Amino acid sequence: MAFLPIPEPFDLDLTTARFRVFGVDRATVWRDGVLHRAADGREVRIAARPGGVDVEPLDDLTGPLVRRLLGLDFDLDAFYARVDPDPTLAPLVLRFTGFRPALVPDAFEALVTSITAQQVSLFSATAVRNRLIERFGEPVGAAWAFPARERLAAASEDELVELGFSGRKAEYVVGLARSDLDLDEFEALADEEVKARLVAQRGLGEWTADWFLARYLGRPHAWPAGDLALRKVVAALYGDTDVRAAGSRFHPFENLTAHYLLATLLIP
DNA sequence: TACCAGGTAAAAA
DNA sequence: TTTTTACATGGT
Repeated sequence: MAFLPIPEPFDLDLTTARFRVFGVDRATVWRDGVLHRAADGREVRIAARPGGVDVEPLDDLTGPLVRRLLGLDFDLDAFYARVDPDPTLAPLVLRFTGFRPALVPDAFEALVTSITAQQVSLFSATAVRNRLIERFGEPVGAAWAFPARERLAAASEDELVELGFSGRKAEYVVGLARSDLDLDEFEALADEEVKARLVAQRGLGEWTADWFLARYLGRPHAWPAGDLALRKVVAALYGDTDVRAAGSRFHPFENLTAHYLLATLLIP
C-alpha cells in the first residue's frame, strides 16, 4: 500500500461524492471508504489517510489516473484566494473546503457519459450507463472497465436500445465510436478549437463540449452555461443574470466555480 | 398519473 | 431565422 501525499486542504469524501449521489457508478465504485477503478485490466484502490491517500497499486500508470480522479491539478489555493471577497462564493469555499472536482479518466468515457446524461436526470443516466458498462465492459475487481471504443463500434444500435437508450442516443454513441474523431489530439488544442471539433460530431452539442472541457480536459475556464443545474444555482444565488455572462465574473476560475456552485445541489 | 430531469437534431413556423 | 417537437428512463 503506497502513500500519495496531497497538499491540504483535501477532502476525499467531497471529491468522491459524485460517484455516490446519483447511484453507484459501476466504473468508479465508492465502497466502504475505498474508491475502486479499473486501470488497464488491473484494479486500483484509493483510500483516505491523513495528509494524502493510500493507493494500491501505485505506479507510472495508476499515478496519473489517481491525479485525474482526485482533481489534483486544480489550483485550490489560488481559487480560494480569488473568491475570498465574493460574499456568495466565500461561504461555499468554507462549506466545501478541500473539494477537488474529479476528472473523468478517459475521453471516450467522458463523451459517452455525457450523451447518456443529455436531457434526463442523472439518476436515470446513471442507471442506463451502468447497464451499458455491464453489457459491454469488463469486471475488474469491485469496479468495471468502461466499454472500449472498439467494442461499442462493433455494437449495434439495437443492442443499446435494449439497455434503455433512445434510438437517437444509441445512434450518437455508436456513431461516435465509429467516427474518425481522434480523442487523443484534444489535449493540445485551445478550448474553442476543442469545442468546434466536438460540436461537429453528431450528438455532441455545446453542453457536452463544455463538460468535456471541464471534466475531461480540466480546463480552468470551462463554463457549461447551458447546464440546467448550473443555471438553477446561478439564478438562485445571483438572481436573474445571464448565466453565460456570469461566468466571466469568476474568471480565471470558471471551472472550479461551476463545480463549487453545483456542489450545493450534490452535497447536503 | 403526470411531470420533470445537468440536451440535441430536425421539423415547423 | 427562430420556435417547437420527439426522444426513453427513473424519481417523485
